[in-house]
Amino acid sequence: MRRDVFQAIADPTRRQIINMVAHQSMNVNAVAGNFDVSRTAIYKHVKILTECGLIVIKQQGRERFYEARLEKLHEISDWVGQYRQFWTERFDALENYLNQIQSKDKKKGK
Amino acid sequence: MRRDVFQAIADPTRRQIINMVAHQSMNVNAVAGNFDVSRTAIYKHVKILTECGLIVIKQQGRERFYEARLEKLHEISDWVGQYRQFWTERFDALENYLNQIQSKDKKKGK
DNA sequence: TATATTTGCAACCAAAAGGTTTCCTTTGCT
DNA sequence: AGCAAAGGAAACCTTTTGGTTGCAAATATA
Repeated sequence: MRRDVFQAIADPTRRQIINMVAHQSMNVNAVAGNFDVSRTAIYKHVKILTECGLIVIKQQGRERFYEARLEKLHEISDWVGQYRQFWTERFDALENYLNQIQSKDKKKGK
Repeated sequence: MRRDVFQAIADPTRRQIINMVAHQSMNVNAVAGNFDVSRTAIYKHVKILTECGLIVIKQQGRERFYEARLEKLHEISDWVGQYRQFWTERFDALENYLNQIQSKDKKKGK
């Protein structure tokens, strides 16, 4: 059973769960209330998120609150980061071009 | 058929393909040569990558070269970015704590 | 022209993913 | 004690995923 952060955030429902829990701790029912799927389905999504460390569970009486622990997202950030040049390069090129145009204009005294 | 960048990078083989193609354009056989799976399997992975715009195909004779177009990764970057505070906060807190200790020491003349 | 190379793609298969219903345990409340 | 609320998890089902083999089309080369 592959269980890494990349796979965890691949599902849109799980990304929504992360977003909800990041803003405030919630229990299963509260989370499930915002979706059309069953509590069990949400429970399984949360299980995946806890298994890869993006969420931790704090028990309080019969309730269990989900807390976001998003440090693990740095793995994603690092991976994407190594390719950042590939999509900033072209903007840099555009910027250089514009700067060039501008300095030419200055020379011409425009 | 869901076909978004999040899902595309969820598979480790596809991440490897991205990495290979990012460094230099390659054809299917060249890519497949680096994996234990069949050419067809790689072909399907590449298809997914092209369908979400991370790779484009340049035909040259009977060969087709895969070129990385990693701009789409900014979607991932943006999504992760909104949660960056959640894993930098604690380091900031630690830093503040250390600064506090240090200034106390200064007052004591240590 | 005949043959080898490169590739797309259909057909098929097993396993994983995402969902459901159902049942049980634990905890809170009256 | 007795009932309601919260939630873990088994059993099951359907679709998607990731893989295979096999074949056809297009291009290069002897």
